Amino acid sequence: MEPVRRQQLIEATLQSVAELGLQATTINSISKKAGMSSGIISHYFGGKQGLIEATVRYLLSSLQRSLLQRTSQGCTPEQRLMFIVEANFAVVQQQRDTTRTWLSFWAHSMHDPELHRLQRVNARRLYSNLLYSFKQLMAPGEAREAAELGAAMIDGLWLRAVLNKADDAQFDSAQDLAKRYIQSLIQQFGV
Amino acid sequence: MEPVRRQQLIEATLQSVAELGLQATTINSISKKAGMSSGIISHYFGGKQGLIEATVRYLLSSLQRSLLQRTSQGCTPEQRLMFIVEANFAVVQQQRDTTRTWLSFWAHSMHDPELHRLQRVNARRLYSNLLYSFKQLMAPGEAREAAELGAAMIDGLWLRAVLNKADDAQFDSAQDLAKRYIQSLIQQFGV
DNA sequence: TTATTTTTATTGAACGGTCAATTAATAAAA
DNA sequence: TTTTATTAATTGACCGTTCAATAAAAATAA
Repeated sequence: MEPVRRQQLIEATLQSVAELGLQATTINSISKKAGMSSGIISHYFGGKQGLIEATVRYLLSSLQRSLLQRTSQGCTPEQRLMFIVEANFAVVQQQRDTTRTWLSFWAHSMHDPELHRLQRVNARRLYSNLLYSFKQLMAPGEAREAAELGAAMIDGLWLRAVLNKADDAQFDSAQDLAKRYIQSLIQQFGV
Repeated sequence: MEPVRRQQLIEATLQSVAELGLQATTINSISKKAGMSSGIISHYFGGKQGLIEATVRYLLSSLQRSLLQRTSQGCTPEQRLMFIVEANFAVVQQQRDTTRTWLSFWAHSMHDPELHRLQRVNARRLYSNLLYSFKQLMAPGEAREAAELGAAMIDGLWLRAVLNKADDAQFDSAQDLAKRYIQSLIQQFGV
């Protein structure tokens, strides 16, 4: 029962934060959405804080998983770079609402050590993923710069799309722009 | 007296949000920092919400002002582009704490119509500022793409620096990277 | 000038509401 | 019966707002 309930509560948290924001998300708004009582949260997660952190960890592993899935059967470095962009834009599949949830969590990470730790993992992971593929296409020094610029461009386009409450079409357009930028990096630095 | 008090309360709000986050910022934490009673906030701003919005408006106008100041005596399009980058990285002078404050506000803007309006103004302004100078250096179509990419790169580098709690040196490094990217856009698209 | 009224600025206690967390009770399963 | 899963009521802390009271300043009248 435990793993089922945990997952249900995490998904209710995602819904609540997407809808109301982290600020207005309470153990009541979550448990109501999950169709359970509020006490269950303390029982399975030790408290609201624990549930929030578990939710972020779930988001992180979802992102990771969706990238691994796309690159499971071998692909070229260029293809892999495109997959990285796609994974980072469609953060959790068919849940565009989740985008604003990430933003809530990252803002909160400025004042929560554990969330900040998770944020660092996430930021470094995007960089490392890009670096790995860029290194197969260019010299190490240039690969590092390409990875840093690429990561910033992906995050920047993503951030501006989220903040402007972009619709699906605008989101796709931002994703295309990111892909074309990665390709221009390959052209610029590639051997 | 009114304008003095309003400014004092706005600055206390900036301090409190930088220190505790928007989530944990209360009427008490603000009024305590300002050395006044809690009732004064409702008196001058109609409530907490009003003070928060006034604080964001103050940040926005500060950013705008610092750019106008730098470009007051004429400069070349390239110089102006560099000033735009500088203004957006040193958002409110000598207050690096303010960076995380912006993040708090933007996250909150997802669930607050007035804050979202202000965010849109801010995002469009960065784009317009860049577009204006790029248009003097390249064809209109390319200038639009350069402005969109440039804005995303600035925001992306800024975001990653803030989230990683970058120190001054790392912040400067991100700013340099942004400048070099803008210059590469000029080279790539420029006539 | 001095005495008085009026206006403005500010306080802090009280109120109603909501929060997260706890706990005792209950239901179901083993 | 014992254990596990879940509820619902309760607790105490804290939130933003309101408001009657007060202090200071300004205006007016003597």
